[in-house]
Amino acid sequence: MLTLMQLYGKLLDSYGHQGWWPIIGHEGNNPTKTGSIKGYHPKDYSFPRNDCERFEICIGAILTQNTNWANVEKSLINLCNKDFLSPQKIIDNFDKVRELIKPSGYYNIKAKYLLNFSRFYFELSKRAPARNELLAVKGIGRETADSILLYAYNEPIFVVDAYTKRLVKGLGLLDTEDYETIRAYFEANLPRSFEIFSEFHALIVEHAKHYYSKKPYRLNDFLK
DNA sequence: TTCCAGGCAATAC
DNA sequence: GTATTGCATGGA
Repeated sequence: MLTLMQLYGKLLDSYGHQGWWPIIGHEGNNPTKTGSIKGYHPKDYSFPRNDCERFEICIGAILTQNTNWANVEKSLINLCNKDFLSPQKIIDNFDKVRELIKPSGYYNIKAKYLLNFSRFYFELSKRAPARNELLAVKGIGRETADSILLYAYNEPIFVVDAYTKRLVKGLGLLDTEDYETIRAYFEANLPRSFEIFSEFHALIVEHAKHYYSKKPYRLNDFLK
């Protein structure tokens, strides 16, 4: 039976370091990414480097809900060009923000989500949020909360997404779709390391884009 | 043209 | 707790 560390090693050998979470404006370069997608920073775990980047990660985590990252990037660039990547600017310019985030879809509800989160973030005043505090914000569900804790605050929380659920089922690791059960499984069987958790989740997404996207899913027994 | 994308909340049972 | 539905743009 494959251990999770062995699975992690195989994914890392196959796809290399992913450099998540992408930061727009950062001149990153990842050979596994193509086109206009930028902002990845392989082997550099020093992010976020400031409060602006931390907030950008949080906003991106909300905008990418059920949405391709290339579309999210367009919205983030729109916001960045207007210097709107701060909680105060989003609070003060709701209608403009709503227009600027159209490329990433669901723009009416996501604009409200960004407003809700911005108010919450402003009230935090630099303090790190607790998981249950994040979950109390309308628009922040479990995956978004955990993405924020992991990538914006470097806390060792394992992020579970739709791809992770397909992978654990496909490899026969677990027979459940339950978010907390899957998260507990990864967290209990891996070193409690922010670097490993962030890299592992990114690798699962990269792998699943190749094998667990369009049905029927492709065989990936080389991981077993 | 159809399908898919790094979910979430509301609702119904 | 599980199942269903609306939310929307843009690329393959």
